[in-house]
Amino acid sequence: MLKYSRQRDAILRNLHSRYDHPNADMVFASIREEIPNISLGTVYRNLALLVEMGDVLKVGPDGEGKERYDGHTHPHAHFFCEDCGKIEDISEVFDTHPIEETLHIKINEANITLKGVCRDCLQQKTEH
Amino acid sequence: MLKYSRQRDAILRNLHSRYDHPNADMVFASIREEIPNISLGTVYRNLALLVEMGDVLKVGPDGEGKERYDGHTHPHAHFFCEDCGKIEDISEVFDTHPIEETLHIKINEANITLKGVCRDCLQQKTEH
DNA sequence: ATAAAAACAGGAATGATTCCTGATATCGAA
DNA sequence: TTCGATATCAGGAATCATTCCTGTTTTTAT
Repeated sequence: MLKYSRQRDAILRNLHSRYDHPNADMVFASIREEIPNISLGTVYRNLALLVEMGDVLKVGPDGEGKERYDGHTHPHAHFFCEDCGKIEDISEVFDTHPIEETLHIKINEANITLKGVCRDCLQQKTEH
Repeated sequence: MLKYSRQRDAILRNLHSRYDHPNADMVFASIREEIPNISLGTVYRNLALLVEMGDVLKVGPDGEGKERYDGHTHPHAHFFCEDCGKIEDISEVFDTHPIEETLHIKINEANITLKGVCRDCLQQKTEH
C-alpha cells in the first residue's frame, strides 16, 4: 500500500516545475532547500517509484553517464546538444501503431533521442 | 595515430557476426575463445574507440543497466522486450530532416528505442 | 490513541566502467 | 632489418552513480 510522503510530493512538484531534465543530484539539491535533511537515497527511491507509476520519465543517460528525469509525461522526443550539453524537448512524435501491427508486437514505451548541435551553438560556430 | 590491433580487429569482427546486441561481458567471453588472455579493460577501451569512429553503435542500457553494442550501423531502431529481455532490430526509421529544418538544429544521431512485448512473448501469454 | 506498514536518514555496499602502470606490439624511417 | 617512438595491452586498482541495509520516524486505518 502506497502512503503519502512529503518527500515524494516535493520531488514530483519539483519535476513539474522545471524543464531542464535534471539528474538525481540536481533534484536532491533543489529539494534540500525545502527539506534540508532529505537524503539522496530517498530521492533515488522516489524517482524510481514515480517512474514506475508513470508520473516521471527517465531520460538519458547524459554525456556524463547520469540518468535524467522528466516530470512532463506527454509523448515527446528529446534532443541532446553535444556542444553545450543541454537537453530539450521536441514535440514531434512518430506514430508507433503501424509498427505494432506490422510486427505483431505490443509497444508500451517509445524513447526517441536525437543528438546533435542546438540552434544557439550552431550560431556561435558561424560567428568569428 | 591509430595502429592496428589484433584485439580491436577481433572485437569488430565479432560484432559484425552477431545480431544479439551483446554487452561488454558477452563480447569479452566471445573474444576469449580466440584470444584467451585479452582483458576486459581492453574490450571496454576498444568498444569506446569503435563507437567514436562510428563503426559500432552503443545501444541501451538494458534492463540490468548494462550498455549493449551493435556492429551494424545502418540507421535502424531497437526494440527491447520487457518480458524476455531480448533486443531486436527494427528496420523502420523516421526521417529527421523535417525536424532539423523546423528547429534549425543539426542532428548527428537518432536513437529510437521501443519497449514492449515481443511477438513470441505475446503468444505465450494468450496460451493457457 | 494505537499499532502495522511505509517511508526515511545516514551510511555502507555494489558493480559497471574507467584509469593506471609496467610490458608488448605496431610501424615508419633509417 | 633494425630501431625508436608510441599506440596498445594485461592485470588490477580506483571511481562513482546507484542500490541496499538498519534503526528510527511518519502515515493511516481502526
